[in-house]
Amino acid sequence: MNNDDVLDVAMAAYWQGDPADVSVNAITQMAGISKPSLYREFGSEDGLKLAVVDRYAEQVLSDMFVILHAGMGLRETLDALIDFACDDPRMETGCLFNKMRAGKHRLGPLTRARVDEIDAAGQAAYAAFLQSCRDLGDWPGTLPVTVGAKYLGEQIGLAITQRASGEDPARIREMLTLALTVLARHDAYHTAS
Amino acid sequence: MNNDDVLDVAMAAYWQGDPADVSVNAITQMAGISKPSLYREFGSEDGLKLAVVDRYAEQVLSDMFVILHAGMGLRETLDALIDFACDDPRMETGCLFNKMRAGKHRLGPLTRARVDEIDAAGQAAYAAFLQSCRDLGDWPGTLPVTVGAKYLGEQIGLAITQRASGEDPARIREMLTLALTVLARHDAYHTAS
DNA sequence: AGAATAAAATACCATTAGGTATAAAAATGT
DNA sequence: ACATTTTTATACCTAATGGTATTTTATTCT
Repeated sequence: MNNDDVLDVAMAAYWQGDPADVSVNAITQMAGISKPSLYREFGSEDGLKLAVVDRYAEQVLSDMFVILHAGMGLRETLDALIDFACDDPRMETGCLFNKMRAGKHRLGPLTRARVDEIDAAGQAAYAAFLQSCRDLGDWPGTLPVTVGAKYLGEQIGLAITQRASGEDPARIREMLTLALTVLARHDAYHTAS
Repeated sequence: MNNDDVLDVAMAAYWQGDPADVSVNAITQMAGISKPSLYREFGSEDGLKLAVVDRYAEQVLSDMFVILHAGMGLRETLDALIDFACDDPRMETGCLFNKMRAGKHRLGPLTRARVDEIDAAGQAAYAAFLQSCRDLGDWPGTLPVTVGAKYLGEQIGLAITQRASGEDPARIREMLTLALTVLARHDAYHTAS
């Protein structure tokens, strides 16, 4: 049971439930290691969560950055984001990063700072994508890029949160599609089959 | 310090922070009463939270029901809801009901059941409103009423949540207006001044 | 006024949290 | 093979939680 295995166990536990509801005792038990071992490796609960959120960012959130930097057009990119939010099986229990951000006040200082960093990076990635769309004439209108970026991020986060609460996936897709219609008007409203 | 005063103190405390982060000890201290007094009145923490959410529903959520049943047209009603979500000073620290629903797994069985009831009632109110708009020809399109109702509720909840996290109020209004544009297209996009 | 009863406040209980000291075990160097 | 060092596991600590037993205070009835 090496270090990364422990991180995988912790990440899965935090991800499935709520990061604030999983104790270090529970994690040591699930990972089959002793509490002092965990504290020697990660220093504190805060250190463990920091390592977990970093791992999550590089393993999961990176996929979203890939979509945003793939150089696709606005519509294609939005569709890819919709697919990710609505269909990726990893998001069935919600997004760990969103959960952490939603319960930010319960995090230690290290993890909270990192969450803010990642949040800013995500915001910047959305904004850069929209800016490039506008530059290429692919995104008409006068909506400020920063507002569009925030809106996009919030809508995707909302959809993933709804998946975690057991909402009907077809309806989630309808609502997210509807919300993003305002960024790139689709031909017609069509229900997901 | 009578019963309703205690409820007011508890409601304010739960509302300002997070219902899961305020202990009964803290509430007794704030209310200036003894713990046994509180337990004699409300039975348990669950009982207290149940009484609080009931009080919140009748004091605050009722305002939203009033808006929905005022018999205004679609656009006017949406504007009133936007104003409520973005400007009502009581929503500056978020919506207590939304906070409870978001942290439902941390509630006791009584409170959780009531939260579900209120949620269903809200959903029904949104749906009834949209249905009447459609019947009157005020809401064209083929979007199912239930989807529209859910969408409307989620967008308003999202806006209020953002107020609690200190987001720029002008931007929140822009985003909520943008999201609701899809239900009743406004003439043009205009920034809130 | 004095006895009986209702109310309140203090003190307490069991459990769990994050975190650590200490004892046992294993691995390593010679 | 033995001594040393490092790792592991058990046991413990302090603080805080929801909830309650007990004692003290206030009130009411006669």
